[in-house]
Amino acid sequence: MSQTVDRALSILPLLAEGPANLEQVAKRLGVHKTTALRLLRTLHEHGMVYRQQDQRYRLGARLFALAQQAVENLDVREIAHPYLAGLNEQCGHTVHLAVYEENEVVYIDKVESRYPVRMYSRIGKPVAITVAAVAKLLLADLLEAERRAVAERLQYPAYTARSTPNAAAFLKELATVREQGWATDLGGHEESINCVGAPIRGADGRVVAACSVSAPNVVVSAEELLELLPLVRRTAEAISREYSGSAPPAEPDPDDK
Amino acid sequence: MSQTVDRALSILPLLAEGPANLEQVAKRLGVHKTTALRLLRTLHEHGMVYRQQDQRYRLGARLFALAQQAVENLDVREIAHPYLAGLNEQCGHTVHLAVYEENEVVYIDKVESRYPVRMYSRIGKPVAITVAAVAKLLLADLLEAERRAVAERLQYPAYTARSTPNAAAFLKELATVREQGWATDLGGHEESINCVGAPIRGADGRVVAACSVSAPNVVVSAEELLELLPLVRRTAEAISREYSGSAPPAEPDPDDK
DNA sequence: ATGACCGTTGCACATATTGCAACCAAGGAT
DNA sequence: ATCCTTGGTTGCAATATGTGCAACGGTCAT
Repeated sequence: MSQTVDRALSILPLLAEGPANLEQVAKRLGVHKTTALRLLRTLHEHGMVYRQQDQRYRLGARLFALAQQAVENLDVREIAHPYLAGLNEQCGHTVHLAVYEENEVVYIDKVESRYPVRMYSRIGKPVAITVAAVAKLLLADLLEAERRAVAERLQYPAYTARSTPNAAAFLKELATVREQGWATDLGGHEESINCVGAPIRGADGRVVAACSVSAPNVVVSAEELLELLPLVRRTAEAISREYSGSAPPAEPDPDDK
Repeated sequence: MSQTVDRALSILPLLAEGPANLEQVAKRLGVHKTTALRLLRTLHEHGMVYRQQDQRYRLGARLFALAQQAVENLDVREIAHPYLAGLNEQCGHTVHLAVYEENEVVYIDKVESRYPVRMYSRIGKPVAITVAAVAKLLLADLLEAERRAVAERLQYPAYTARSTPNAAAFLKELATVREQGWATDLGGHEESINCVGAPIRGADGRVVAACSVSAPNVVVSAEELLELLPLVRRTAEAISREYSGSAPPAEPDPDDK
């Protein structure tokens, strides 16, 4: 690995905590001021960091551009979107799409009652990986070894009384999810919110994404929500078929630009 | 500047266009495969790129995290938000907040009829810098020399018949904006959308951000929208006062978490 | 099976990076 | 006003670091 690049990239999360001046950066990197200066200059040239009036550095606007383009180029998302919109149309509840990537689960799309939010507002924030239905689906498909490793490594915050308490319970839940091909989150993250989700598979059968429907208790009970399961699964399967190329892109969706 | 880091960072926008394999990256960078490999590995270690099953690289999830944190750390945004929400409350239209940063204008907050969208969906996309009200406000405050330089450098796309046609017209418009202390965009970007905006200033009087109210023709005419101007300006001034520390944080806002 | 195509590894060379020391500029304290 | 501290910037020599080459190895298609 490249030491120089490694150091330069280490600056970014450091600045993410808040603005810092040259000396602070140098100290935290464990390098000479000169070195930090050159790295920061290079980052600056690429718009990754910005220098404010007080000479301190903070993250730059280019990051937005990249993040934006990155999310737009996720082809699962593009394929899935009309289906998710349809699902939302039929059940009226919030629909999520998420992917797994190296120890993180991120939402990459969301359709709410009225507004499709392309850049999900919680993107990047830690998803409740130990309880979310989509997280269970994505992790359940990992190889045995990796799944265990990830499960051991995780923290298990007790969001509610029904949150997954520890690695053992989580692995057991994942086994169930893997077995049945769908997952739920019944009040595991927020006491009053329930979700049901299903996996989206690529041509090789591996899970590439997961979608879910969420609704608060006060609107529909957990039992009623579970009645949506067939619909959710059918939607996920339809997306899977198109994604893996084994199906025509469905009937054109009028409100898809 | 650091050559290695420079090359590594050049990979990111390249991948933003879509997934690419090692050879393509190497070719477009103009370096040997080996070199590209090491750079990509380093980027990968930092989560900036992700390697999909087909071995091609694409942008990684860490970028989302960084972009998210970057926007959260903008203190203008934090201070302004409750005011913007209040403004939206009173007029019912979409409210935007934007900042200028090295030739780019980016939205950093948005409040819509019902949903506050923290991570604006268009963040990163080229803002219509030559016509948007907020852009005019931000550019109008640049130093004479820089303003001219930027104006000359820009492209002037004719979004509509009322778009700013060229640098001369733009500079003239900026002078007016600077003079009057507020700005409009009357159908300059989208034929049917009008905006009015006002500047937010720091303790030194320099413009640090700009906010605007947008509404379609069909809901309110341009004339009616202009009647909101005093409200918009008052809001911007209130934000300015708090931001520059010369005012107490206003009355506590109940729906601000 | 054979060949083409890509990604990967080890290595020798030299280039790009590093830390030092000295130089500035700004701001506070004396 | 002057000194002193703090923090950023520049030039330079030493060498650690990154580079390209060439050879290897896996995968897929013919």
